[in-house]
Amino acid sequence: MDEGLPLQAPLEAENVFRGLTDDQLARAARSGKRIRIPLKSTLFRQGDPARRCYLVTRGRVKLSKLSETGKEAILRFLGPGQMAAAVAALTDTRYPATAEAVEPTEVVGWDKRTFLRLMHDHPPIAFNLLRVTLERLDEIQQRYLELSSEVVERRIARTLLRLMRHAGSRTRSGVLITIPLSRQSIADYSGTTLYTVSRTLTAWGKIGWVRSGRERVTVTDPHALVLFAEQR
Amino acid sequence: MDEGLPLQAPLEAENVFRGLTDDQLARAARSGKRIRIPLKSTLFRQGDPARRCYLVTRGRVKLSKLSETGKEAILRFLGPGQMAAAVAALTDTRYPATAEAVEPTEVVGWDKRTFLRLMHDHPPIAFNLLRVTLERLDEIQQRYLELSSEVVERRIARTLLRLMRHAGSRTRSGVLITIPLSRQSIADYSGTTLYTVSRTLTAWGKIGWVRSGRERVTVTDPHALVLFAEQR
DNA sequence: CGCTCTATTGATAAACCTCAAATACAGTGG
DNA sequence: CCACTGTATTTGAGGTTTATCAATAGAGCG
Repeated sequence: MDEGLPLQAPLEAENVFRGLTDDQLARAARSGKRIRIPLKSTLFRQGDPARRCYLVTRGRVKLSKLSETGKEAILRFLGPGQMAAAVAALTDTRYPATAEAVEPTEVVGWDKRTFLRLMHDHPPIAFNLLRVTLERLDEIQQRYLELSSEVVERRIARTLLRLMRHAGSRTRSGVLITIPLSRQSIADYSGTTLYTVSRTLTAWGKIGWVRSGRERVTVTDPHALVLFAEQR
Repeated sequence: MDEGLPLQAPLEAENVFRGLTDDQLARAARSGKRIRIPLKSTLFRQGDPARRCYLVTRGRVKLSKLSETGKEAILRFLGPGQMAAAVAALTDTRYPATAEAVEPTEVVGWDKRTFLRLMHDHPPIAFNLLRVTLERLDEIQQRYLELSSEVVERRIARTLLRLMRHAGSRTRSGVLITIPLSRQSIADYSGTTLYTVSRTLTAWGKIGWVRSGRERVTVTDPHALVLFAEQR
C-alpha cells in the first residue's frame, strides 16, 4: 500500500526543546523514563492523579475527554515531538483528559520534580511550552467557535483538513490521513455521530472529494474541501 | 439595589504576578502603560496585529471570538488580576479574539519586548502564566466537550453556574451575577440562541431557580441548578 | 469460513433554530 | 412627571437539521 511522503515538517513548531544543545537535550531525555505504549492502551487516564508529563517520541496518541454520559470528544492527536499532560508538572491535580495510543508508541515521561528542574535549568523549555500551550488554546477556542456556529458537514470538512495538515501524506490519489480513523473517531473529533459522518463521506466520495475505507480517509480534492469549509 | 458581597476571592488563582515582592510588582506595573477603556469599547480586536499584552486592573472585559458569518462565541470574562492576549508577547501574530469592556475598565499594557524582559527577569511570571494558560486550556476543553455532548438547557445551567462562581455576589434572594448579561450574551456563552435562553430562564423563573430581568440574572436556587447540570 | 468490528442506509423523531410580532423596560428630554 | 425612543425580552408557529434506532452489508483476522 502506498503510504506516500509525509506532508508536514516533523512538528517543529511544537518542539518544546528547541533552543537546547544536543548535549543538553540528550541529558534531558535521560532524566526521564522511556516508556513503550502498545496499540490501544492508555498512557494516562482522565481523573487519575497526574504524576508525570510526557513527550511522544514515536507513534501517536489520541487525546480525548469523556463525559459522564459516555460521549467522547477528541481534543487532538499527538505525534513525535509533542508534549502531553504538561499540567502535571505545574499543578497538583488529576489528568484532565485521556491519552490512548492509536499506533505503537514510545514516550519519555518525567515526574513533576524532574520536569520542573528541567524547566528551571533551561528557561527556553518553559517559554516554548508556554508558546505551544497558547497555540493549542487558540486552536481549541477556534474549534469551540466552529462547533457553536457551523453546520455539521462544514465541521467534518474542517476536521478532515486539520487531520490532513497534521498527519497527511501525499499519495498518487490525494492526501492520505495516516491515522487509523474510524467514522466514530471523525465524529468524536467533529462533534457529531458516526451515522452523519458516514453519510457525509459517502456523498463526498460520489463527487470525488474523498476516498474512504475502513478506518482510512484520503482527501482526493483538498481544494474543493477548503472551498466548502470556508464558503460564507 | 442590593449588590451584595463578592463571592469569590479576587481571582488569586489567576494572578500571574504571584511570587514577586511588592517592589518588583510596582516596578513591573510602571514598565507598562496604564490604559482606560470606556464601556463597550474594545481593548483589542480579533485580527489586528498583536502588539501588546494586558493585565486588567479594574472593571471587566468580555473575550470573544467571531465567525465570518457573524456569530459570536464568548470565551470568558476577565476581571482584575487576569491577563489578556499573552500570546502577543510570545509570537508575532494577530489577536485571536476580541476584548470588549463590559464595565468601565482599566488595564496595564506591555509591548512584546517589555513583557518578555519582565518574564526573563522574573521567572515566576512565566511559570504562573503557563499555569494560568493550562487552566484556561482545560476549561475551554471542558466546555468544548459539553457543547458536543450536553443538551442546551444543561449548557445554559452550566453557564450560569460558571458565571456565578466567577462573578457572583451573594444577596438576600440568591447569587447575583454582577456582569451586565443579556439573553444574547448567555446564548453566546452557551452556544445557543437568545430565544432558547429566554424560554429557559422563564421556565426556571417559574420554578424558583433563578430571577432574571433586563441584563441581570440572579441564581436563587444554586443547588437545584447544580443538580440539574450534573444529573446523569 | 465463521467471528467480530466497522460501515452503510432508511425511517422516524426529537431538539432546537428561525422568523414574526407583541410586550416590557430603561433612559432621555420636554 | 410623562411621553418617547431604542433596546431587550417574550412568546408562538413552523421548519430544518441532525440524532436515534434498526437492520444489513462489508472487511479483516485467526
